[in-house]
Amino acid sequence: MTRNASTSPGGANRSRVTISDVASALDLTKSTVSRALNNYADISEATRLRVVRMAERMNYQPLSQAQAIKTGRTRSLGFVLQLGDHDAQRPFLAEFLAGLSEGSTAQGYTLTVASADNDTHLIETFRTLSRDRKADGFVLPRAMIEDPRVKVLRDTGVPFVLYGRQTDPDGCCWFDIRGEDAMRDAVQHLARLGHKRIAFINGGTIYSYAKLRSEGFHAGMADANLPIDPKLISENAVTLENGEQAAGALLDLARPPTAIVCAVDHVALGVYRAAAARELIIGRDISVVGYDGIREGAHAQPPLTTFVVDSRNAGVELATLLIKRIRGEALDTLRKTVPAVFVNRGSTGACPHP
Amino acid sequence: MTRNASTSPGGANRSRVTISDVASALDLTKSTVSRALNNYADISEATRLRVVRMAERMNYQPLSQAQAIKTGRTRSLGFVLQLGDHDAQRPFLAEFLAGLSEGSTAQGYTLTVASADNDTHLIETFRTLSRDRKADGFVLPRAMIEDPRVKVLRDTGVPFVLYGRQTDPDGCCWFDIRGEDAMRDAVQHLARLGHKRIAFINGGTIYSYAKLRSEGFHAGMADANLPIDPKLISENAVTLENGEQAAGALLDLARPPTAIVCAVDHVALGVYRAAAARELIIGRDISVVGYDGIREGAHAQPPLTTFVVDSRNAGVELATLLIKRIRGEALDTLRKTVPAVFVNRGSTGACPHP
DNA sequence: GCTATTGCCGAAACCGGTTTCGGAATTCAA
DNA sequence: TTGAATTCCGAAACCGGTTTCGGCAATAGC
Repeated sequence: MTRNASTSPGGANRSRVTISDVASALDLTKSTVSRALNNYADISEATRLRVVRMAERMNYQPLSQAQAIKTGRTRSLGFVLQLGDHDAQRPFLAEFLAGLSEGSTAQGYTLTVASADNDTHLIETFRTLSRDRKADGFVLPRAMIEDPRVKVLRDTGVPFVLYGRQTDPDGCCWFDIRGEDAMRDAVQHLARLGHKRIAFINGGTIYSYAKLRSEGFHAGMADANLPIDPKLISENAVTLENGEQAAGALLDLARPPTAIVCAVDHVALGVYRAAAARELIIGRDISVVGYDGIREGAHAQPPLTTFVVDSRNAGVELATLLIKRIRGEALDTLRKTVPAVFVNRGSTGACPHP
Repeated sequence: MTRNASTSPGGANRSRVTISDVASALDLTKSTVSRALNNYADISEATRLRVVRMAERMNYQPLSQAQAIKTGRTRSLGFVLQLGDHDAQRPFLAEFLAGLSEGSTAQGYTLTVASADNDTHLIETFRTLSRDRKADGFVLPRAMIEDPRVKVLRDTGVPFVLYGRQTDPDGCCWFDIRGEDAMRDAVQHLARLGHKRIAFINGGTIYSYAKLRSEGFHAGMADANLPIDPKLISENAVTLENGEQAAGALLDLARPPTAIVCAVDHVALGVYRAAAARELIIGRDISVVGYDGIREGAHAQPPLTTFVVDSRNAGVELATLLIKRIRGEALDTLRKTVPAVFVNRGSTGACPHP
């Protein structure tokens, strides 16, 4: 109850050069130095340069906490882990976080990570984090078609960027990988190999990527002049088990597909299982193509033909976009998509029934 | 060049209740409120309670940045991703981070994640992060036998906790899972099944866990009165490929082992590969036990007998310890180890040559 | 009953920045 | 040459806290 102040001087006044140090070194006041460093118009170019040079020379870094209490911004990006999420995405997460922090630090920002176990807690976390100025903005992984996070943040005016796209672009900016193009290319690849009965196992229906990939699959089928058999369309599969089950159903049809396009690699690996159980050889009896580029795919037998996405890079891009957004750049310049890269390995082959 | 101040009022004065609000609501000065909330001795118990209650009622939260500029502490824990690390640990990382942020937020702390691509950059990151008060302390994953991070942080007096142990406990506190006990138990388990020629494939030699697990293996062999055959000891294997190679060498010996203890699950899966290549059935011709509890192990054929570690919980524990450490609790009360839990699945069986 | 403590709180300085305001020096217009 | 408009910087207030210092009232000591 009598635990007074700090027990140790611990790291407090460890020789930070302050704005006053810079000011007195130049025989100016700290207000002038501050304005010079923040590009105020009422500072002459000459002294602005003097100040900037001296700050550089003295290795002066403004203490972001001190700035924050006046400006409200603390140069940090927020990311909230959603604990309830299925673990299938966990491997990406590490890469993704690495990219985020890399992109942040590159611009002098820091990354604040919090966690929430459900949706209401999630929204609450956004609120407290920005109220307490622990984050100037947020990056939201896995855009959903109806995204509650977007609603809240858009209304409160807190900057955010999406990994994934949004139908209503109002207030949104994003980075995304064009999964729809990948799905279309997958169909094209299979059609060239002579496949006609091509099945599609889509991912989680609540996510916007699923909608896009479905569109891509349909576009590819249309391009190849192939009819869509509704029996060959499955959805909402994200795990290996989901994939095994969906593929089992497909393979047990009276007229089974000769190729299966999966929106998610883990699902493709489930197809491997279902095929093995039916003594079908992947790449000969049945062709499979995935999407994501997980490591296990490369090590599977045969190695999985897929589209690899660079999660690390996505993190870097999103951090960069968010910082621009926080600095007030125009929204419509802050939307970017890139293609996934096709990796043709061993899980596809010529159609067995030409 | 004329980019003045903030483009938007964005989130600055969004209705925060300040210490002055609380003070005037009670007709006190903010200095009194501050001291009351920080348990200063010169505040009467009566007013202390009044203040605490009112603060509670008004939902007052001190702005950590404002506190930081005076106290030097900002209620945030630091974690630095080491990018160069082999990816084998990536799956844990996500769980681990989830635990860290969970443990942090539970105590009103926040988690700051940065990244570094090499050792010098890593040390530099520690420095800037604590200099700029982005972190009050650090959690260091994967303790090494000679750990440069420990050296630096110990010398500079920055609080830190280790995931893993240290021979020289000076200035260190940690949380760890007793891998040595697991290795000993693994040997015991195999010995009971009649195995005598038991091999050991250890993990990365620079890490302290490897030393401990080796000791545990030796202890187990001693307990079972089994001799150590140096030919059956392999080390520095962390990936599936490492494991495949090491196991291949073991299995090709004139007198191969009948069981293999692996310090790391990925390596155990490599043993599966090597066994399959030699048409040996896991659990019958050769027994394998792993350590870590990775998901792939549960799905392997046969499911891998292993010791599962709860990375999430480790994160929670470490965050808790670090916060205590920052608050100045005695070091020797801040060291904790727990056992891994044995999961007996299908990869071990009776010795084929009794 | 008077002084010396002690308990308790207010006043004010401070932390490291930002921002408003005002005024001196210079330039411009007449 | 003078008045007005600019240019540029210092002074001071402020942000939301913490901490030092000093003083008043109540208690204790004699």
